[in-house]
Amino acid sequence: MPELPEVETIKRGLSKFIIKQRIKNIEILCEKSFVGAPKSAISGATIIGLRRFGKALIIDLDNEKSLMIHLRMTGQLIYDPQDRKERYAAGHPSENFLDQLPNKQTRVIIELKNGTLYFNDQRKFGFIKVLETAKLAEEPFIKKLAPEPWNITPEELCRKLQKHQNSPIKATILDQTIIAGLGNIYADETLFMSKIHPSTKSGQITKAQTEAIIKNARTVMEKSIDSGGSTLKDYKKADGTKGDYLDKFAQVFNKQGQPCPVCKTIIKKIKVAGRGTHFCPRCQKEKK
DNA sequence: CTAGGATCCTGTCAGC
DNA sequence: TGCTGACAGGATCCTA
Repeated sequence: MPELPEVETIKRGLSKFIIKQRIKNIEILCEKSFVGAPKSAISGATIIGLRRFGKALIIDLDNEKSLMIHLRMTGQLIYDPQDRKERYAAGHPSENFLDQLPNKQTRVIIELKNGTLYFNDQRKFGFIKVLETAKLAEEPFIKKLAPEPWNITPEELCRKLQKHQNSPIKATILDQTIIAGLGNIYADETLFMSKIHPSTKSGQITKAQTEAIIKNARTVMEKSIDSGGSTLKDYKKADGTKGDYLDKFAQVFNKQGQPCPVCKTIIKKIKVAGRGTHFCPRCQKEKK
């Protein structure tokens, strides 16, 4: 669920609150949500910085350890300051950003000096992993991670698309070892903007289309980051805006049955690479 | 090596 | 109402 823009939003937002705070205590409510080392490995350490690698968030500590957090489909990070005045919540959008915490989906509670950080995750696919800071680059997910759209060259992407010439383009751009950051929403939005049918074989993608994919992936994600991600951020704002950000932002995602914003043709939903895939049959013609 | 499907887990919704 | 299957903003593992 949370894709690159959401994780970037979390990184920026949380940084303001948790850097320089000491970890007082950790409560693990679900064993599989906290891995890599026992909680004693980070208890007492102080947070010194936050980084992001694709969809993975890194919290660096002052004891040579780092936490790698991957929210996968349904993860959320919610920070409650002690005064409870301004809750900062980001990740998988849901009504329960407003809940009392901890709730049924809370998996890990990290008590800081001036507040509490909750890791919520309905489906338990996400995790917090303790790593040696110096060994981050050896972590398989990070090691294999491709460049993000701002850093990848058309030549590199072209070469990888040819390598996976028989896979649908939607599947290849979702692959984090090919290009990093896109998830199901931004993949659909990127292909719509690029006027490419999601089932097109990657080997059929032209040089110009490859360039369009990179450019549009940047545009669509930058736009989302600028608006704070397709997620709710602030307790007070969340109250009024609920989850309608994605609806306003998306041109095709979850718009099946509605007219295409460009040509008014009805948006279709199909399955590609095992994922729900939304596209305009007229703007994104299938090449035979 | 690539391609595609199953899998991890909880919850919701449509259909009978 | 209760059951069933499909589906879900991700990534890995297994098989062919």
